[in-house]
Amino acid sequence: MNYWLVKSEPSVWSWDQQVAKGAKGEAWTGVRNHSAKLNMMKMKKGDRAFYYHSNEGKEIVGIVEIVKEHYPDPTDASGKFVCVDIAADKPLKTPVTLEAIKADKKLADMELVKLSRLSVQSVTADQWKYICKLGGVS
DNA sequence: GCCAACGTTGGC
DNA sequence: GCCAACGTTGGC
Repeated sequence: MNYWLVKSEPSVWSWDQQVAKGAKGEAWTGVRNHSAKLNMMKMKKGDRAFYYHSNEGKEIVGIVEIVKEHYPDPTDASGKFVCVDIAADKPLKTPVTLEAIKADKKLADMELVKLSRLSVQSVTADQWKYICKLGGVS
């Protein structure tokens, strides 16, 4: 099992909208960055990802599950990029803010801090467990 | 194939 | 709204 983090601006696609899609999930399209693409291509069905709200909130609000592995992004006319389907799993009881992540020595070297512009990132198992603990989920 | 210019992202 | 970081584009 690998762990990931995906980012979205709530004004474009929010956690609430993701939850409304239920267990079937929704295509995570519109990624136009090759590092993010490479990460998506490594995702396996059943992998989990944190759902991060950028700009507004700046916090990890929930956990999603990869329900369909990468396939060509239907919104990309060039055919170069891919998307995956993700479904909301559960919200964090306590959102974990960027501020808290930066302030915590255990999390200060996360890609979220170092590569703030990358929209699909990998998360280590240690980071995953620790953030789950902070967020009040098991 | 280098690199300057430009556009975008996202924290502040 | 500003600006740093960084990816992309295009002239040479």
